[in-house]
Amino acid sequence: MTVYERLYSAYGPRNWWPADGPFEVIAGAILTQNTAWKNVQKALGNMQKADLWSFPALLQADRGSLAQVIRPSGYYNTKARKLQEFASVVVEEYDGSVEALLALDIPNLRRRLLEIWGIGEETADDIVLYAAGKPSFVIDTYTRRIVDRIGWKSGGAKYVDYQRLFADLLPADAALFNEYHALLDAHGSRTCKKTPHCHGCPLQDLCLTGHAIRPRTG
DNA sequence: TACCAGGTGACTG
DNA sequence: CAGTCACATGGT
Repeated sequence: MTVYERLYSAYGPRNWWPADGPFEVIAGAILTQNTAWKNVQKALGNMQKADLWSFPALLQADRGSLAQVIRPSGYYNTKARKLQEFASVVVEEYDGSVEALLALDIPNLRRRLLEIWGIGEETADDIVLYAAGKPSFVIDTYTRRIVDRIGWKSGGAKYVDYQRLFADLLPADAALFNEYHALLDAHGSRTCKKTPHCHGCPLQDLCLTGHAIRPRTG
């Protein structure tokens, strides 16, 4: 919570993932995989214009046409398949009601999402948190980098190892998880970049990176 | 001109 | 299980 408060003072509130309902959150979560959000916005805009703005519409669309529509988001052939794989679960298994899918409890929802081709751990947690509004902490590249530089992690380096750090220490509150992830993203993209900009960093005294205060000289 | 961006699945030893 | 690679556009 100390880190959260520091980041909140520096960057918050973030108003993260403004999207008009579950469909847009889910489509955005798939399209943003390893891709700048700006490119995703173009692709989402194209989908709306092309009337590909529902799960049934995605499922019925020609895959090649869908790929061209989402071209600005990159990996467009792969992502066209991912969108259609997701759509087929919603339409065929949940009778077109994504709300029915999102109504599952967190463990079951996460498990079901991970069974869908193209949905990995981060995208699953994006959907649980930002589409379903349920507290599952999202771990992305920025979060890993910040955690590594602060020197928090003691165990392995797998997704669950990072996620546990937050899940074990924070109350399971969706609004908190939402804002915290958004703040980590702001910090990772603006300050704690691959090459860090440590001047004015709100976490400098907690950081093990050589750019800040070295914890020990060895 | 390289490098990077809100990852995932397939394949290898 | 850990490492490596393909997937691709747009911005700096």
